[in-house]
Amino acid sequence: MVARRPQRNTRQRAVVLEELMKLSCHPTAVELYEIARARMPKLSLGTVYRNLELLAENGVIQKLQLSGAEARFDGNPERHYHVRCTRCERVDDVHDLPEDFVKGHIQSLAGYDIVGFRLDFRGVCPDCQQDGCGTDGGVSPQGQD
Amino acid sequence: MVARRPQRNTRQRAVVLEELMKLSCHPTAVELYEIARARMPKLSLGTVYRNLELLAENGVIQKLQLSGAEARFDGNPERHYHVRCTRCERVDDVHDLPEDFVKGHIQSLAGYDIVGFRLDFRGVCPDCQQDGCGTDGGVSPQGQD
DNA sequence: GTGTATGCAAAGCCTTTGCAGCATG
DNA sequence: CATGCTGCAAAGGCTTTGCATACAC
Repeated sequence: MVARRPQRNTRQRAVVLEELMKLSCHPTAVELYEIARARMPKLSLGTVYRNLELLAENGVIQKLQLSGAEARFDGNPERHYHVRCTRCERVDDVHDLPEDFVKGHIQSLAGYDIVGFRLDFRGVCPDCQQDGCGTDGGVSPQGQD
Repeated sequence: MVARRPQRNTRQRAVVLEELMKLSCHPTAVELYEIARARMPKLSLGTVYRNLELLAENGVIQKLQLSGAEARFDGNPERHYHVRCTRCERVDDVHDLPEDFVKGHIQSLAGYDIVGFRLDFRGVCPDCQQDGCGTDGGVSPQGQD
């Protein structure tokens, strides 16, 4: 996917991105909408969604689709992992991955009491490799989503 | 989470489970509904959702919330990982995890041309550990979701 | 000035839920 | 024969989209 670039630098897009960057947490679109609206009262939710989608496509931010209802957004486009609290649903970052986590011995991480993890791969299945059709165009090799 | 057990063995629940078990793929609730309806035309979508949820709670099946829109269901409750095709969205299982995948050198897996992976941990955050409130009740230590 | 992005509101999609009747144990 | 489960349909929550207007370039 050759990144579709924002065509114009609108104030809305700037505000959405800036507010996301300020946050260490990973807000949902609606949460970010509420925050950004403090600065720009006429901002509409549709615009927030459109911009978040666009920014994620361009790799400026990450769209996280952790298990659970809605998408969350992460202002840091670098590869890293996430921990989510099973109680309060909050999401934190994990930057250093223990080498031995595969063995399932992880007890704690980033202060969290670890309960489990989820690991999903992404790729092109054998059938689609044969088809050779290029619908994916080339997903980021680092793409987590 | 003390598993809430199905109270009654209804024909609907049996059909939903049986049809899911037959599949090697990981259908959405709606897909499974279509399949099951072939055997039980009056089956309703609401019932499918209710039963899938119930079966997942009991650990009989797995509810997968891979990135993307809807939930998918896996008749195999054992811990394993998943690969999703970036083109056709199909989901396959990964049972053997390469020890060195952390290094990011995985090129292929289960015939897939691997493009990336996603790893999310689950646990109780430091704040919630202090609170000591037991809202999580005890999530499965192996729980992927 | 041209065409993209916005605001607004309606619609879409997946999922959940209320309710009255049915069927399981 | 009590009550959990079902079918049906409506509602809910998050997200997307159509359209006329406003704004970036």
